[in-house]
Amino acid sequence: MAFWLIKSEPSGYSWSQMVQDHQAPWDGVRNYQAANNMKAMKCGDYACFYHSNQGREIVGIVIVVKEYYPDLSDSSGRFGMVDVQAVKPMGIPISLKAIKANPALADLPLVRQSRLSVMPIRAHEWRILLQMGNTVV
DNA sequence: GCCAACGTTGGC
DNA sequence: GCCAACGTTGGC
Repeated sequence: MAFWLIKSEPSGYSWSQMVQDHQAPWDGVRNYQAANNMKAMKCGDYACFYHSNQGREIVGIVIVVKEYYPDLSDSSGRFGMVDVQAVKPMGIPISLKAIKANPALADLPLVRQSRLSVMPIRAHEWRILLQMGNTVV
């Protein structure tokens, strides 16, 4: 099982919308590195749902329920997407500030490569994040 | 609102 | 194939 973090601007697609939809295609990614990360996702993998720009915090957990398939909204045909399902909100949202303040999380692409919108998280980092978020999955 | 980082496009 | 110009993302 692998762990991931996916970003969304709440003004575009928020966690509350994710909860309301329960399941949603993660479409609109137009970056090869992010797309390659989605290609590596397997059903049953967990991901943090992060609010970029406004909020700047991890607000919930989702699970991958459909593996990489073509994103029909991409007219070039180059990019795909996965489907994710809402699992639960974080007990305590984890702010970017708190993540940056934790030396154990300094290698997260969220910190190192702020523009990447889909990124892997290592198992030990995942454990730390869930602990910080007072969340059990 | 600004700007750093970085990806993409297109001329050569 | 290089690189300048430009666009986008996202933190601050």
